[in-house]
Amino acid sequence: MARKRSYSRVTRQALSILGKLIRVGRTERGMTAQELADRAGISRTTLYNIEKGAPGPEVGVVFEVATLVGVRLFQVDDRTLQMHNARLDEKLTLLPQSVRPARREVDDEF
Amino acid sequence: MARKRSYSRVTRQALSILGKLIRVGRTERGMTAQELADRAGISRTTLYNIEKGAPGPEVGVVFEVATLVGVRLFQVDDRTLQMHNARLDEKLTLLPQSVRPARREVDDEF
DNA sequence: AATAAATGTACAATATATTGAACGTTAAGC
DNA sequence: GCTTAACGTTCAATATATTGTACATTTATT
Repeated sequence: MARKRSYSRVTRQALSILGKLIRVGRTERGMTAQELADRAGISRTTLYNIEKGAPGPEVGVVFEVATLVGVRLFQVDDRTLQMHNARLDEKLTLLPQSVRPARREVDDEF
Repeated sequence: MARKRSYSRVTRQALSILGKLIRVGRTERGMTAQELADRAGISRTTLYNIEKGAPGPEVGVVFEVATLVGVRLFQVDDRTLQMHNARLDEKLTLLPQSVRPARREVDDEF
């Protein structure tokens, strides 16, 4: 019943940074929290949690908010995103569709 | 009652890419979906949605899964993340704590 | 080709995020 | 220094994500 999750330090750091980047972006653009929340179609409460770096909010919403204030996910523009996406599709076709656990890693024990 | 959100193309692209990066990372490490889900403390169903690029999953969970398979958020290591975080804190202290909407943007209409 | 495990996907039950309201606090601009 | 809007934060109600189960499909290996 209790879900209670734990997050690694890297994850918490990343969440914190993304939240701060959003806050900086918003402030630099002179938008109030309410304005940004409205544009993103969320409540000010949720935006508050996002800027605070909370782990709960939906990833899609967080990305959307980031985009709205000019924070670039993956540090690249739209066109480059498309390219990456296409390249990943290629890469995926080269990998096995399903993983057989017997693989004992690349770096085998000796 | 109906929440019904919309996401920009950039957001959808980013979600799709992140999902694929996770899938690639998992496959390259020879982990089954169930294994990764267990390590992340989530169900295989949720992992499935994450790899599919669905917008709904919690951002913290998505980041955690990404970290587990070696996908670096912001393309940097732990130490660099900390530095970025600290620098952002500085930057935040320089910005106004609250935004007054009358700011009419940096590029004013002359 | 046979086979067993991984994956894709749907669904009802349940845990949790989201929301709007509320209210005290802080700070921008006069 | 006043004023008042923005911000921080809590909370109950509600919408939605999560989970476990289940089953069909695909796929790696013998």
